[in-house]
Order: sequence, then C-alpha cells, then structure tokens
Amino acid sequence: MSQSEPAPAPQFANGRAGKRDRIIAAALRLFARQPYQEVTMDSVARLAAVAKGTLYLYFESKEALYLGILTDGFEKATQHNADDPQAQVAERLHHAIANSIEFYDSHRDFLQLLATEEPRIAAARSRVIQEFRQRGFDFFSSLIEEGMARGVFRRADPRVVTLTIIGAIRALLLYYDQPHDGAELSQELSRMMLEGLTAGTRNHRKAHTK
Amino acid sequence: MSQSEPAPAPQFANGRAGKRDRIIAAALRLFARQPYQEVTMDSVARLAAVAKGTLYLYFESKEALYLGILTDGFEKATQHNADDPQAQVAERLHHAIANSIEFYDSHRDFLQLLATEEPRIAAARSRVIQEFRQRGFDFFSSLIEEGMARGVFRRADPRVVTLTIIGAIRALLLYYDQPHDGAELSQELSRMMLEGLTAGTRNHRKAHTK
Amino acid sequence: MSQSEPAPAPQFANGRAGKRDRIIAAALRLFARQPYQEVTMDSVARLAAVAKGTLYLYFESKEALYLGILTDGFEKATQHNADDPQAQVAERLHHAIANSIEFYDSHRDFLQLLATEEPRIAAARSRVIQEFRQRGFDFFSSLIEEGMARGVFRRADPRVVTLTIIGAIRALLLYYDQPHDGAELSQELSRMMLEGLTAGTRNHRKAHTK
Amino acid sequence: MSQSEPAPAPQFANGRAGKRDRIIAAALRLFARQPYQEVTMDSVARLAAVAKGTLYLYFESKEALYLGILTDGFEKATQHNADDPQAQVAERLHHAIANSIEFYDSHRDFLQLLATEEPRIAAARSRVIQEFRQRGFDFFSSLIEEGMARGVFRRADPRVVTLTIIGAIRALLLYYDQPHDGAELSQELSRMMLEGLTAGTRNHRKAHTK
DNA sequence: TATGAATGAGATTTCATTCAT
DNA sequence: TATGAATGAAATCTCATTCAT
Repeated sequence: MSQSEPAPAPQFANGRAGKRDRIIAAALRLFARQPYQEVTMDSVARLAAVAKGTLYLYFESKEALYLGILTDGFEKATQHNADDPQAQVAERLHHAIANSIEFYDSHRDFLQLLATEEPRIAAARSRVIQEFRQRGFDFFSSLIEEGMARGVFRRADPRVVTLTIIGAIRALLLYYDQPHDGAELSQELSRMMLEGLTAGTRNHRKAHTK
Repeated sequence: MSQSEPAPAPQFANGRAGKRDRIIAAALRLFARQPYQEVTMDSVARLAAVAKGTLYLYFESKEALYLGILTDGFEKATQHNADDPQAQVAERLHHAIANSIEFYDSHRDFLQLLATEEPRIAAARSRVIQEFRQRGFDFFSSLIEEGMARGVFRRADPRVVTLTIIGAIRALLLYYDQPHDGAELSQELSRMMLEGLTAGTRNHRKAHTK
Repeated sequence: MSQSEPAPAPQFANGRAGKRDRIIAAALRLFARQPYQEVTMDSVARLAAVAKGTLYLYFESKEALYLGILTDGFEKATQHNADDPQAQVAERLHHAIANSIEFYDSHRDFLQLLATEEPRIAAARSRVIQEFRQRGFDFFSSLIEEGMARGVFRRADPRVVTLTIIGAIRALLLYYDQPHDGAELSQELSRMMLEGLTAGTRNHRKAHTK
Repeated sequence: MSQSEPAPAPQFANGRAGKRDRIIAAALRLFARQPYQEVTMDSVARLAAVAKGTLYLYFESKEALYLGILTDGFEKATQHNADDPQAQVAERLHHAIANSIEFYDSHRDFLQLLATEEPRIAAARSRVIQEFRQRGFDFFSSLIEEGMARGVFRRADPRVVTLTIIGAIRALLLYYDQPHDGAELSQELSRMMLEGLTAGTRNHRKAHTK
C-alpha cells in the first residue's frame, strides 16, 4: 500500500503540456481567495476542468498542490528579478523596489496567497516560504549595508531599514486603494526611503541627482 | 438555524472572573497559532476548561467566537491609544508609532491573529477588520496631512507615507528577530520616517532637535 | 490537529452501557460475512443503529473497531476455558477439544472472522491474533508433552500432534455440514486422537476406560 | 459495462513465454501477500512489467484475474495428484497425504491464497473454491470409507476423519515453524492417523508393517 | 447555567476501468 | 496488441452544532 513511489508524475515530454499549468492556475485563483481549508479539491477540479482524480496524477495531495503553487510563484518571482551589480547603490535599491512592486502588481493572486501565509502555517509550507522570504530579506539587506559601508547611506540598523522597505511594499500593494500604476508608487516609496537614508550624509546631493 | 436571537449573552453580576473571558483567552491563544479551520471547538473548550456546550452559551457559533476575539482586541487597542492634539506633529507621529509597537509587542497573540487575517477571510470578519484597519489608517493619515499642511513635512502622497509606516510597523513586529525592546525599534523607525518626510523643508532642523 | 489524545473514549459509569456492545455486535456480524474492505463504516453504523460519527466516539478508526472485536472475542474465549490440572491428561485433552468446539460452535461469527484472518493481515492485528493463537497452541502442546512424559501418550513430534488437533477442530467447525451437535464431534475427534496417541503404550487400556 | 463478451483471450501462436503467465505469476505473488483489496491493478501491472491496460486484454476484471489464478492453481494441483487404485488403502492414504503436503509445500503462495480465502468471499470465487475443496474432500472421504468397508479401518464418522486429515494438513503447512522437510511431516501425520484408524482392528499389525 | 454524547454533512484520497493513440 | 492518462464513484474520518439531562 505504501511501497509505491511518491506518484509517478506523468511525463509530458511532448507538446500536450498544459494540464499541470491549468491546475496550478485554477488552484492559485482559488487559494488566493479562500482559506486553505475552504478550497476543496472538487472546486479546483471543476475550475481546472479536469476530473478530481486527475489532480492526484499531478500532485500527491492537496498540500502538495499548494506547495506546487508556491514553488511555481517563487520561480517566476526569481526570474523577474534583475539586479545590476555595476550600478549605483541608490539606483539598485530603487530598481529592486520597482521590480518587486511590478511583479506582485501583475501577480495579484500570488500576492494574496503570500499575504495570508504569514506566520501560522503548516510545517511543510513553512520551509519553502521562509526560505523565499529570507532571500528577499537578504537581498535588500545587503544592498542597504553596502550603501552604509560606502557612506552613501547614513548609519542605521540595516534590519530595521530592510523590514521597513519590505513591509511598506506589502502594505502599498495590498492597501493602496486609489487607481494608480505601480511605477508611481515605486517612485514615491524609493524617494522617501532614500531621503530617509541619505539625510545628513556627504553624498546627499549625489544620491538624488537622478 | 440562524433565525434565533443573537444568544442571550449571560450576565455576570457576581465577581468571579467570568467564563467568557476565559473562553476568549483560550480561543485567542489557539487561533493565533493555528489556521481557523484547525482550531476545533473541542480544543477551545479543553483549554478554557469548560464543556463544549458551554461555548455555545456565550457565543452563537465558532465564527461569532472568532469575532468576539477580534472585537475584544480592538477595544484594548483603542484604549491603549492616547494622542495629545496639543503636541507637535512630529512628536505625535513618533508617539503613535511607539504606541502601536508597544501595544502589539505586548499582545503577540493578537498580532499573529491579525497578521494572517489579511485579505481572504469570511465576509463577517472582514467588516470588523476593515473598519479597524481604516481607523488606524485614518489616524496616521490625518497626522501626516496635518504635517504637510503646516509645512513640517514635505509634499508627498500621504497614502503612500501612511501605508509605509503601517507596513513597516507590521514587518518589524513580525520579523525583527534579534533581541530588542520595542522602544529602540520605534526610535529607529520614527527617525527614518521623519528624515524622509522633513528632508528639504524649512523645519528640517527643528524637527530633529528632540 | 494531532496534539489531542487518542480519543477520550466516553465513560459510561452508569447503566446506560449498551452502545459499545451494540456496535461490536453489529461490526462482528458484518466483518464475519464480508472482507474487511467491503465492510463500510456506514454499514456498521446502520446495523448498530447509531450515527456514523458515534462509531468514532468509541473506536478511533475502522482498524481499531476491528481490533476491538478481536479482543472482545478473545476475552470471551479465554473465560470459556476451564482446565482442571488435577484430572488425567487424556481427560483434560478431551475437555480442551470439547471446550473449543463448544465455544466456537456458539460463536459462529467470531469463528468465521478468525478463519479468514489467517496469515496475510495488517501488522496491527497480527500481534493480537498471533498471541492468541500461540496461547492456544501452547496449551494443547503442553498437554501433549505432559502425556508423553508420563508415558500415557506414545512418543511423537508434539508440534505435529498439536497442529493436527487444532487444524482438525477448525476444519470440523467450518466444514462439517451435516446436522450435528458439538458434543458428538468432540467425541469422535478425541477418540481418534487418543487412539492415535496411545496405540502401543502400556496405558493403552487405561486411557480408554472412561 | 458487463455485456461485452468474456474477453478475447489472446492466442500465443508464437513461442515467447506468454504475457498471460507473467501476469498470473505476478498477481499470485501479490494476492498471496496482501488482502484482495490492497492488491492494485497498478501493482500487478508493475510487477508483471506490462502496462495497466494490458491486464484488461487478458482478464476482464480484477475479479477475473483472481479467478484465473485460482483456476490455474487448481489445475496444477490436480495434475500433481496420482492415485494408484491397485495399492493398499493405507498405502494410498499415506500417499495422498504426502502428495498434498508436497504440492502446497512447493507452492507456498498458492497455499497462502487458499488459506485466507476460506469462507467470506465474493460469490464468484466461492463456487470455484467450493468445488475444488469438495473434490479434495471426496477423494479422501472415499478412501476412508473404502478402508472401513474392508475392515482395515475401524468404524467412525468418515466425515470427521476426512476433515481431521484435511485440517491437519493445512495447519501443518501453515504453522509448523521448525525447519523440516515435507516428507517427515507426512510420515508423522500418516502414522498418527493410521494408528487412530486401525486401533482395535484385526489388521492393526499389517497396516503398520511398512 | 452547564455538560458531553450524539449527529451527519462534507472533505480528501484511492483505484478499477476506459479509451485515444 | 499495447500503452498509460484520465475518470469519478465510493470510502474513511472530522467536527460544528444540538439537546437530553
């Protein structure tokens, strides 16, 4: 009964892909709008237009499906990132902020999913999410620290700064309820953070020339 | 099923601590640590040391119990607030930040509860939370606008500023993982926000004398 | 979710017992007539005239229910036994055979249950059944060995003799399809076994005087 | 669903071992070790190294596959038998016992299969097994009766004797857990049965000269 | 008020069977 | 003949809610 492998995961080398993606898309849509427990495998199957059993051909369990969505989203998010290590620190910070806002702004369902997955989650998901969050944190954090090391940013607790930026991005995406485009929000946020970070440093002027 | 009146809400004329409070406390502890659906009425009853049927004497349903916790928490949060309309705007903003951090720092379970209750929730809770969030938003927002109107803060989209502050507070409370006390975090955050907001205004100096 | 104890197992100190017994009785009836997997909890509940959920109040799982039946049956079987260590060995052997036949003859469903539970069973049940079978084996076996040691029975492999007796009892109970009463069968079987065992010993006469 | 003809039963004109045999072998191995319901068509296909759909080319259904195994085994068992009507009754009885033990001892999986298929089985299998069992019963039974008619065996209920022998064979095969070879067991069993049957007859001596 | 045994709707998962290739 | 992805009926178990005591 349990001596079979964790589900053969059908090989679709050929072009008839699609089904797995359809399932992920349907599931994402639902998980983003309802609590985990209220999303039934029936409803996922219905929305993906496959039979219920088919879900289990591609995902071992409901939890695995959920994890699949997360992983899928994280991959897309990672690909979306593009840091230019040559550029000015301030520049790079602005780009990072803009990138994040842009990505989640165009992946609203995934944003919602993450937004509610904050802390009290099942052990299995926890790892995946923690790691992803940590990567985001580290990226911003090292940028901040580099800025401080170079004297472009004033001295401050880099953790506080990082969390401020990350928290702000999240809040803007979730609660900024006026019609807007992401670029404006990025502008406003970057500016405020840069002002807050460069106030009183020699490079104050320079950082804002752009 | 739901055409009975909203539950008699037993009166505790006598002095003993109140079963209702015990139930709320137990439920908060559990809801803060597990997703809604995984908290069973059985577990609440066990932790509160009452019989399962008793829960229904005080709360019409599981959902009502959850709502009770939220309302209870919001009341405490509101009481905790103390704004001094006479004080300087910058001063008041700092106080507001410090107050928030202090309150949630000493009500960790309630913080966790709110943290995961972000968007995809049952209709009934939604209203309660939305309203509370709105009140917080409005408070910070009007403070910011006042500051701008008086020329203490530079011009910027007050919504962006407000959400930045609120989002930052949330992120700091949830993810600042070093040992710390709340006051330090408030200091750091206020300072950064004030720098960001006053940069380039006449009152730049004045705002930072404190 | 799994930090609760293995199910409180309702305490019925008072006279209103019955329900657990009713469930056991219903389940025994069904398990004796259908393979394990074909007995549904629904059908057990229906036959016991309780709600499905009630089954889980008394038994943690379907497997536990099955185990409950086994244990219950084994207890009854053990109580039914009554060996008189003072009596003659041949006498005791006859009594043991008669006892067994009598018990299972009046507990047909339990007999059927055991009859199919032979070797390829779930790990959990295995222990319970093995132990019970072993006890039966040991009892007969020691009786045989004692008889041989005293020279009442002729020398032979006591395991072969024991298994012959046990196997014969089982076959008679299951496949003797003529109308009969158990006592006759016991007589016939005992006689044949005793003849086979005493042939050629000094005590040949003596063993058959009864 | 079942109004299609009983499956074309592919002809293997060519020499290669035959997929059907491979399937039977694989299925026997599995059915002997797990309850019917736990043997999945997937696992059979995997072990037989054919695709799942292929199973249905050779067997109409899972039940038909099971029946195929039984029939296959019964055929082999029948072929294994070899009675010499010229020989002495006692001789023939000993041979029959030895034959049975030998056959099942070298077809352990098939033994296990039968051992658990005792009474509570699906209607279709029941017939096949009953008939086979009946044949075995009749064979031993007529031998016993012949012995009694000739005065070689003492008077007794031939059904009891037959079932004793059959039951003993089964028990020895399944539960004799010491290292041994089948011939010894046959010796011991035959001897005991013959002692038990000839005790007190004129031919007592003669029957044991061998 | 307080209890906790009883209920039964509903969720996840399995797997024999089908069928397009 | 042979394949294996797809199907969906059916089974176990959970738990909010009720109600007799």
